[in-house]
Amino acid sequence: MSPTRLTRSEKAQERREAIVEAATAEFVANGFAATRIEDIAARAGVAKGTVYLNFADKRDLFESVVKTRMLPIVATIGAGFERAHDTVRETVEALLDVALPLLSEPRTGDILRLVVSESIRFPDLTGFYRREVIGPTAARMGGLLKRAAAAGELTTPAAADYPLLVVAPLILAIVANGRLQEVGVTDMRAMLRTHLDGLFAGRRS
Amino acid sequence: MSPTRLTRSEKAQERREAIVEAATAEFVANGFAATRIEDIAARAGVAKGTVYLNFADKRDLFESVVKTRMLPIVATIGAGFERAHDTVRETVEALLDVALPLLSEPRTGDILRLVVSESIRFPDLTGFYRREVIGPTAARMGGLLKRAAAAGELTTPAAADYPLLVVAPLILAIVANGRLQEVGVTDMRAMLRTHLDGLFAGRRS
Amino acid sequence: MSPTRLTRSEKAQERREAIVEAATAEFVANGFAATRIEDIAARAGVAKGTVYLNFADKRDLFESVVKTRMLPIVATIGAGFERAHDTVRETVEALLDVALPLLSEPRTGDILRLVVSESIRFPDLTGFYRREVIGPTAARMGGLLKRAAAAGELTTPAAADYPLLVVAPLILAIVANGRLQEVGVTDMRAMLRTHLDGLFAGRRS
Amino acid sequence: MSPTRLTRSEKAQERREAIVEAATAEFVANGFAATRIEDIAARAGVAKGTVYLNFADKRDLFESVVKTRMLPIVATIGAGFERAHDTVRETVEALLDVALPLLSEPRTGDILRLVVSESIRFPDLTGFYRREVIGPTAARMGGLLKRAAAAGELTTPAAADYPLLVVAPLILAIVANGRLQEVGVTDMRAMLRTHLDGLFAGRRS
DNA sequence: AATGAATGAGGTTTCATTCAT
DNA sequence: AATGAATGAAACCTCATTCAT
Repeated sequence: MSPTRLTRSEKAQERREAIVEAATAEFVANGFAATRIEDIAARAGVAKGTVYLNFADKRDLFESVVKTRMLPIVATIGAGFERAHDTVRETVEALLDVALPLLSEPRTGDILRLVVSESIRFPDLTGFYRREVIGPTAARMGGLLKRAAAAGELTTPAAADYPLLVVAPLILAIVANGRLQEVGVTDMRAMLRTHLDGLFAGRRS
Repeated sequence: MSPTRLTRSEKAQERREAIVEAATAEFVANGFAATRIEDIAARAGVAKGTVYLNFADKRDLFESVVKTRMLPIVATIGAGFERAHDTVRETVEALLDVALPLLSEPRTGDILRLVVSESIRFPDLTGFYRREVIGPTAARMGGLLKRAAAAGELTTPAAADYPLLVVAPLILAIVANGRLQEVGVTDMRAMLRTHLDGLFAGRRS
Repeated sequence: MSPTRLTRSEKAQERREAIVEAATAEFVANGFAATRIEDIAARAGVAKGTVYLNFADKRDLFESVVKTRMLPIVATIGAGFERAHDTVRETVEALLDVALPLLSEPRTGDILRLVVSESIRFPDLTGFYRREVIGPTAARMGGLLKRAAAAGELTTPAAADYPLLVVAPLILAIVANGRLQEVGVTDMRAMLRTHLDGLFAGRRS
Repeated sequence: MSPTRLTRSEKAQERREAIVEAATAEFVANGFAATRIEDIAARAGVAKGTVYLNFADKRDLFESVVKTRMLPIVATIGAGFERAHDTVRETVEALLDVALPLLSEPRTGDILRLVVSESIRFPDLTGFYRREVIGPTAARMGGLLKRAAAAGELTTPAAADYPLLVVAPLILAIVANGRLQEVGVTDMRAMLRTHLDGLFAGRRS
């Protein structure tokens, strides 16, 4: 069997992915309400009805898009916390190293903005987002900061109580994604380094 | 003319405001696409046609809502920068003092989230928002930080290049509006104070 | 006010009736599923959306059609039972006299056939039909027959236990409506008279 | 060839019958329009496409269902008329004896109701039904009644002109099938006997 | 100026039918 | 012959907008 030959189920899988891909683009460009199933189908190169073979309805497709796109983000962030380092600063720097490539991927910001945009209409999705992304990340970052405070790494030990202070620039950077030059930020990595320099007492090597 | 007697144009003005008020509530609750003119009219206590006597169409009404709600925010922030203080820290603290009441107003976060949510569909609005809110604020904050760096107020002088680092927690706090307790923040003012303590070298009196 | 001038609500009422009228014709001609709202609207001389100003959805319109058309039938039959007569035979003859004009009205059979046809899809309707039409009529007819049996009017006294035997030809005649000539019946009244002659002992005057 | 081994065409025939069987159940339960080919296929244990190997389209399948189910009914009724008896009453009683088992079969009423229900949509079917079932039966019954009138068997000789009067309770009983208890009929055979007692002069032995 | 009935374009969803495997 | 994924026509219903009253 030649490598270009696909089994029926492989082709079905490819089609499903093509639909999710097309739906991502359309939802990001127009939002949920203004996106037409017909346009998604056309972009995916399938007929309108085919969309409904793979997804129960428009909402289901939207939620699939968001969850599919979220998975690698969640996985990347989670993995970043796993690796052990001597100092908290090093851990956070390493986290940045894995997170920054996500930032250069325009899709990432697109999908996060989409979640924010449509959170009114999709409370379930917001719940998923809080439970799976915000919650665990805040908890882990809080743990890290407590460790940093205990080790005397923080310039302002009280900051250990507010993980939000640490991640706020990163979150804004992700969501603003590629539009930060408009507020004068050209080098995101430099900005975040500066941020860490303020937070942590020790200079990085 | 008794004070309860309203001239025709005063009554018209009141009606217009009632419509904007009702529209704000509906748009915030449902988003642009899912809000029905009929519901806005019902909430405002007028007939559907009356909405069209005051606004060209649904978009126009939406933009009016956003701009109307934005004005006091812009004005408040602008005013905060006007007053002179000895140190930059004092200026920023004063800014916080005027800004924080805005945060306790739930409407503020609602309207900002609405702008973010619908920015895809309303590029004009996003432009307005950038031009009128983001841009001037970033510029002014940048100026302040440069002054602080020159005066040796900053723990990390390089932070002067990134006004975003200073305002990021505030922006997130506004947008998350009343849901920060979910990430463990119960006292926003305390969090922001801690943030400033990290930024500025001198302790506040 | 000239007699051709109609108030707004009168015109609305007329429109509603026009829609019911058009819907009756379309549902009778095509059945529920094959009738298109657009065709009903066109026949009534209104726009599609106008139908939905008067009826929640297609089912609601259908049920309104059936109930509207049923009312005069139910009323006529009910009234026929009210009047007192010396003999049961006279009562039944009088009933026929009021019921037969309903038979010559083709709409009557149409609507009854429609109820039968769509009873699968509209259990509620079938319930209404049984409760409001079949049940009361069977009960009243049963009472009449008991009286007839006691007075010795029946050729076969046991027939008093089966009101269905009395009304069966009438029901079939109504439902077959205008197609009975196909089974050789040209004079329905004569057929029903013959039926009664068999049931009742006394000859009619 | 063992008896459990089926030739290819026998298997095909079995499949076709399974489809008709499944289609009968679905059409009876939901009516023509609301029945989905997919559900018929699933119930028959075949794929959707297989239905189209056996029937041109949905209408064709429906007509096949009706005609297939009609055949035994027509045959049974026809056979009932063939046997010779001394009196017409005996003939009719014998007819009842063969017809009543059909009544206890719920399918019979189901399929007749289906024909009535969908007669609007299937004029051809109605024609078939009239030509093959109603017409011959009315004619034969008419002949019988003429004979009975000539032999002085009828209490009301004029009834010979209206075979409908004789069969009406039977037809209603079939169509109402199993729901007659709702109008107080618990013993259909007793009801029909009473009916015949009224029609025929001589008592049955 | 205010009303709200009427309009009809537009979008989602269903499902009979086809056809490549 | 059998399958079931794919198609796309068709129909319901919504709601922004208009306009006669």
